[in-house]
Amino acid sequence: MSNLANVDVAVTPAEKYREFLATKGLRMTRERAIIVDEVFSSHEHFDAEQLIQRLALRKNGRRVSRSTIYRSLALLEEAGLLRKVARQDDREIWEHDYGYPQHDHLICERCGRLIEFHNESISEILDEVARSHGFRMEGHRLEVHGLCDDCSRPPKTRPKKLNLL
Amino acid sequence: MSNLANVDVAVTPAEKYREFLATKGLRMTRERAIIVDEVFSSHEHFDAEQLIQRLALRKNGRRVSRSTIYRSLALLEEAGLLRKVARQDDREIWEHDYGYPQHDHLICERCGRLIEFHNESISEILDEVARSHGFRMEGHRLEVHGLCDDCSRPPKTRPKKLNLL
DNA sequence: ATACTTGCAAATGTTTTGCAACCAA
DNA sequence: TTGGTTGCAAAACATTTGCAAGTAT
Repeated sequence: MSNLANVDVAVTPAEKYREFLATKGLRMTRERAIIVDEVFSSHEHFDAEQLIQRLALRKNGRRVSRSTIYRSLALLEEAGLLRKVARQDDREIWEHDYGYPQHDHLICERCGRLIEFHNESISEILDEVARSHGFRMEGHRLEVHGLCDDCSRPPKTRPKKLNLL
Repeated sequence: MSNLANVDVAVTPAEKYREFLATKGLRMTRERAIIVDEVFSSHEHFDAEQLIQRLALRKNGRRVSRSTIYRSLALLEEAGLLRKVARQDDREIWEHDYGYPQHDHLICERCGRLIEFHNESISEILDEVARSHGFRMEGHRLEVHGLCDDCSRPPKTRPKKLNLL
C-alpha cells in the first residue's frame, strides 16, 4: 500500500490501533485505549474472561464493561493486532498477532498448556498448497493436540501424596 | 497393539462403533445405530444441526432427540469415527475420521466452502516438532483461512445476471 | 452538533444436564 | 434384573445486541 515499507516499523499497538480506527471512521475512546493497553501489557495467551478480570483489577482508570471488551476483541482482530489461536473449554483463546513472529501451538489436552513453535516449512507448504488450489490464503490456525511432556510421563517419578485420606 | 495389522480392515463404522461401546461397557442402542448409520451414509462435512435435520427426514425408524445426537457425536469422536475439523458460525463442523485418509482444509471465509487437501510433509514436520518438545501428538487440526478461487476472483468474468429485477 | 460508543440488561444460540420412563444385555 | 439410555424441558455459558445516555471529533 505504502511506498515506505518501514513506515509501520516500531509503531506501538496502540498507535496501530488508532490508525486502523481512523481509516474506519471509528474513534479512539478511553475504553479502547485502556483495553489495547492491557492486552499488550503481557504476551500471555488469554481468553475474554481473563481479560475482563485483568481489567477489573486496574486500580486507576475506569471500569470497562464486558460488552465493550468483546466488541474490542473483534476490532483488535480486524485491526490485525490479535488473533484467535485455539478454543479451550468453549472459550476462544487470543494472542498477539502484531510484533510477534508467526507460530503455531501444541495444545496439551490434560493440563491445557499451549506450547508455541515455529516452523518455516509449514508456511512454505501452505503457500504452495494454497497456490495450487487458487486459494488466496490470509492466515491459518494449526492446533496440534496431545499430551505435553509432563502430562505424558507416567506417574512414577512423581512425589506420592500418601495417606491424605 | 495387535499382531494382525489387518484385523480392522473393512470393518464398517457401525461395527467399529459397537466394539468401542463394548469396551466401555456401553450399549449399542437403536438410536446409536441410526445415528452412526446416517452419519456414515455421506462423506460430506456437517454440523450437529444438519445431522438433526437429516435424521428428521428419515421416514422409517424412530425419531432421535437432539440431546442424544449431541451425546452420540461426542461418543463417535471418542471412538475415533469422527473428528471436528473447523468451526463455522459458532458451530462445530464434523467429518469422518475413519476409513478416510488424513487431510486438512482450506476454508473460504466468504462462501464457507471447505476444500480438503492432503500433504504428507506436514504430518512429518509435526511428528518432528512434537518429538522435539517431548509432546505426545494425538492429532491436529489445521485450518487455512482465506478466499477460494471463486470468491477471490473479481466479479468481471462472472456471467452477469441482468435485468432480474 | 453529530455520529460513534458505552453499559446495562435482555436475548441468542449452541451444547449440556437432571430426571423419570425405557430398554439392551 | 440391572445399569446404561433416551427425551424432554430447563440450564448453562459464552457471546451478541437493542437502546438510552455519554462522548470523541
